Amino acid sequence: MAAESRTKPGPRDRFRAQVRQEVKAAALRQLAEGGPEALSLNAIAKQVGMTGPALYRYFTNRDSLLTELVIDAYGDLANTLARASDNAATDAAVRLTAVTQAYRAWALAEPHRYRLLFRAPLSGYDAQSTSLVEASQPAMTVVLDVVSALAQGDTAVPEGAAAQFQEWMKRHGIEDVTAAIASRATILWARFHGLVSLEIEGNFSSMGIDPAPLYEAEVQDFVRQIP
Amino acid sequence: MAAESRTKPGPRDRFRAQVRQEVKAAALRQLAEGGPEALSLNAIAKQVGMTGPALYRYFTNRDSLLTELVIDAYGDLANTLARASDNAATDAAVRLTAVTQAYRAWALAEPHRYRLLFRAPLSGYDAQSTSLVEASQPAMTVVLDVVSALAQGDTAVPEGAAAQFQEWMKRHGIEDVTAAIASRATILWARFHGLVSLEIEGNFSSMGIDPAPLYEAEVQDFVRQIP
DNA sequence: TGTACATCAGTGAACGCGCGTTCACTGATGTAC
DNA sequence: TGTACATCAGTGAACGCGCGTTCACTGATGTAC
Repeated sequence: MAAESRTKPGPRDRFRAQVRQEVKAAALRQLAEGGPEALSLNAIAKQVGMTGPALYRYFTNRDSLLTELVIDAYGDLANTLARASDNAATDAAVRLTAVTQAYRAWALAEPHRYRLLFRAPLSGYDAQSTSLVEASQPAMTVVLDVVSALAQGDTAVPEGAAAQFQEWMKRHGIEDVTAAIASRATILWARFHGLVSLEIEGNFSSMGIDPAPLYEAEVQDFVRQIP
Repeated sequence: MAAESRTKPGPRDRFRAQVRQEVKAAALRQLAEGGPEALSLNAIAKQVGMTGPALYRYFTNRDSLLTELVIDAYGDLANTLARASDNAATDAAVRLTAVTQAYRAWALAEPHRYRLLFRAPLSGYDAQSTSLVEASQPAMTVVLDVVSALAQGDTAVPEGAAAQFQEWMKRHGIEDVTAAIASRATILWARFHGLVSLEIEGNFSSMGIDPAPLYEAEVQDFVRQIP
């Protein structure tokens, strides 16, 4: 319980960091095959070659491990989206397409992590704690940017929403974006979240339908709406 | 293990049916405060005033109780949507608004049941079994009908999707609806599912945003798209 | 209307299991002189 | 370069808990004659 560790990282710290990574990797592997309720400390420990109690050297408890996984996932998603945006041509519509495709691809590749982000995962787990809301910010920023680049004129903001979006942006230090854009971006996000979550839960495959064309149609539809 | 019960229902059957209802009600109450992983047979039994093993007189096991809850929820949702549609004025746009509002209201009133429908709830639980897919049909039919009433001309179907929707409709004996309409209805569904699931997981409230105007905007947007 | 019998709801004990977490301890590792 | 000491990773046993499910049994309820 040292107050802080202001000394430079020694070999022991490096080791710690590495084991922490391994534990998290094992946890993700476990999440991948069985919901978040299947995340068992004892099972994780076994996978890493330790006994259960040893994990408490690395994480204060189960919840904090989970929280860290969530934060990592947000970061990973944000990076993926940012990279997709950067690699795309400068044309705003192309960029938007790239970002939405990256979003879907990320979710399909790691549905368990996607669920971790957009579900209140366990009873008693506070998915809306401040640190988690903060962690979700970067990903949202990428979406805001790309929608912002797309918009030339200003669309109408749904009545009553403008002030709230303004407030929200101020609270997160987001400038150079209008409420109209924030609102559009949110709708975009909701639309893709809808498609993605139906897809990863198997609703489309149980209908025998490949949702890819629907994603495409939604992007085009969205672009067409922006003046 | 009698092969069937072709005798008319006696007083005992009535009693059975009633207890089954009580058990399910208790199960729902429990679901409402803690995810599906919190659904404990022993706890349910206690709430109904019995001991755990007694439940096996009424349900073959935990999974079958859960399945029944899912099927009930699909039925309830379908009824709610149908009633909303019937009670609305004949104008197609008004009807659509009524149905989408009913959809949202149902989900907000009983988020635990909504989750039951649109999540693969537990590891090892087959959410896409045939009986469940069948149970989801009536609700989808209401949406198809209202979208169908809205459409005068035919919109373009996303490439590649037409044949699959056709197939899907044939398999479920849905006629008098074009692939274009099925596709539009599916997109509508996905959009509202996106908004609803973000809302019930608290994502909007953590942003400090009332999503009601977004729902409205989405309905109007959708109506505007249909020729 | 009364008796004999079959049905079946519900109990309590038990099974085997896994969970998160604590605690006292061992033994290896890095650090300071 | 060598020794003494502090740090800390990891173990194994234990705690208390709850889970779904089975089993043999009791006692009440409905049914048939």
